[in-house]
Amino acid sequence: MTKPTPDPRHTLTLRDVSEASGVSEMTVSRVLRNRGDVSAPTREKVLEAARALGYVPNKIAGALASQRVNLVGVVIPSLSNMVFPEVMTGISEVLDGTGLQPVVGVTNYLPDREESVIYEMLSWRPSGMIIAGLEHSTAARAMLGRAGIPIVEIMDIDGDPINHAVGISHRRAGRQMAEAIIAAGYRKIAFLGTQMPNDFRAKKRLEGFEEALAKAGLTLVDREYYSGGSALLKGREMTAAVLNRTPDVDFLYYSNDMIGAGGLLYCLAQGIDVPGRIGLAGFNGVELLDGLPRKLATMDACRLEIGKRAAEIIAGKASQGEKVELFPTLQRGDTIR
Amino acid sequence: MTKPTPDPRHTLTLRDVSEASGVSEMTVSRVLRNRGDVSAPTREKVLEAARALGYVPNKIAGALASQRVNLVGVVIPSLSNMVFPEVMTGISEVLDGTGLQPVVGVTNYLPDREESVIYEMLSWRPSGMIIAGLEHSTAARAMLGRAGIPIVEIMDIDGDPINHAVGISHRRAGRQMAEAIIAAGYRKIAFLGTQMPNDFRAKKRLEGFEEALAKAGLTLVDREYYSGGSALLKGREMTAAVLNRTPDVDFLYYSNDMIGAGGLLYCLAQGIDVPGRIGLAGFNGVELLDGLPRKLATMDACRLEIGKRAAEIIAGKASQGEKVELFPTLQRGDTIR
DNA sequence: AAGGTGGCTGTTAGCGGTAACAATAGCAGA
DNA sequence: TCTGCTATTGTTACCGCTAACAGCCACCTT
Repeated sequence: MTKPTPDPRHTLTLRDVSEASGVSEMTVSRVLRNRGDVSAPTREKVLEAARALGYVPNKIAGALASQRVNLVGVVIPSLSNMVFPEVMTGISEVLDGTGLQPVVGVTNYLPDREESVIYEMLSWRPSGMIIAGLEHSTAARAMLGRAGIPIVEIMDIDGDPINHAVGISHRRAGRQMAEAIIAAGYRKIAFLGTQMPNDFRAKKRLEGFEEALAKAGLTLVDREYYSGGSALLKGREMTAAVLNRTPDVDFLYYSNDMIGAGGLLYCLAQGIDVPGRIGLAGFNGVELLDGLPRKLATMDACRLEIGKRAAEIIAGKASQGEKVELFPTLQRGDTIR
Repeated sequence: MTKPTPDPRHTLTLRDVSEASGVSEMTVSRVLRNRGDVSAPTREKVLEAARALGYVPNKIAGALASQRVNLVGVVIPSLSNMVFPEVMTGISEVLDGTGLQPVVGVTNYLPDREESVIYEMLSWRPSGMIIAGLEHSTAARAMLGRAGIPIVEIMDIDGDPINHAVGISHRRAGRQMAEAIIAAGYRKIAFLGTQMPNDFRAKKRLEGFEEALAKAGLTLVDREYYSGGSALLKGREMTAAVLNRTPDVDFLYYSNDMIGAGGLLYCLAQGIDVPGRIGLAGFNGVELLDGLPRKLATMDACRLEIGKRAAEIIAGKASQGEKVELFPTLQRGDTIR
């Protein structure tokens, strides 16, 4: 029994496996891809040789030859806010069976970076792209439109998709929340959220929110923005600032659950009567909230479902229309009276 | 002025740009990669043609021809626990200037999945790989060892790296925490953590922790495990369970900050004197803790730094030795007396 | 016995780029 | 004017794999 002595300088190719097993490269290729007919004994020989050598196929060459790439580009703004990981889960779940593989790119909410991430991804000729949001640079839209692959824009449907869109209407979500708040009798409502030059979805929620307020003859009594840092801490700080500046405020609407949770903890620590004296609401429905002393009112963003639907479109499992709208449910929690 | 009429069926190649600009494919290639000498007017012509057509280079072909791939595989167990996003930040920061691009793969703590993610990644012939942990299947280790590219195993250094390792000693971290707890006078210490068939780092921390307890003649008075679900909520539940089962416990050591935070909120809600009656500590130093009513004792895992160092090794910016050990600092917070 | 037929394996010709080298032109110096 | 050199551009030969098709052989069929 000779020890397999792989030349350490030379990376293995089909030819090595072919020589080791005494068949043609083509046959090796067929065995390794499970395609076409190969007799059982040949298959065995090849597989053993490949295993013994430790051969790892070169997908670059394979992709070039077959004009097929089993990659799906996923472009998202951030990994650290607990919302996209869940989308990824949905995507992976669906893609898992299909031989397709997600490849993640992060843009940090920077349009330039988004453009270059998209460019980079497209240059690998993926089978499809999933991209957060409907707002992209002209160049990015053009590239995507010309790529000749399915493009699914996710999270948001308030706008014109390049190809397909799967998401919720953030404008409507904002409106709905405002209506619920007003119906509960709150009147002095403040907004606390991200400084959002490029968080278009947060912006749309706020637009919808203010729209509904206006319809009821109300306007925001205060607003406070932040950027960067620990969202939970920022939530505390902003809440303190607002309560200090506008003592008679009776509702705090947060642009996301994390700062909302910070605000909730702050109010509880201050002994403020929630939701009697002040009501609170966030957005996203992150599972973090389940562990809070009191459950923050929120609206889930259908993240898992969005991921799944998007992946299904890419995988061709669904002949969806252009827009797939999902409907978030309002979870009143314990912070709206 | 004729409108550029890109055949919508046909994806563009260098040849299209070459024909549109009247130079050879090679020259176009040179312009687009900024390599070799090309006269200014030619460069202009080519760039304009490429832009007008909306040409996106095919990296697959480029990579095959040049035997160079600007990708770095990053294999991590999870995206949703707030620890890896920060590692990714460190990696991106360093890689950004180098032309290298990270590609993330997620294993969900499943060894089989890790193996297949590694296989898949290697088949794209990346320039390097960064992988969480030192424990991998034999096959995975073999593949990585033979790949002929720099392999950096991160987070942990208690073991034998394939190539390079950048991380902290979790055993030592556990020991240190135990020593601090004992020194503070706590004696009835319980552990609460993940059901960790494959979270080797949590396991090592616990080992180190118990080792130090043993040296002081102590053993854990209770332990509680969980898996899945909202970590914050699980922290509450587990804490309740332990306090109920072992009323005289005086310290709760959590395997991560998230469940620790849940425990802290629970204790505070119960009006328990922290850190007088009961002390608490977690692990990781996630920024989430900054927003809590009281600061949980923890140990930062040097995540950003680990990401940076690993990327530097891959980028060849550092001729680091085999192991790079970083030293976490104990943050006592407000939950150790 | 000639002519299928199906199962298996091999051959050929690229896929779309790039490395390496060849070719050409323009120009200075001898 | 001729040589030598530099700056620029083109040509050729792959990179490692797969689609498409060709070939071969055993086994039927009629």
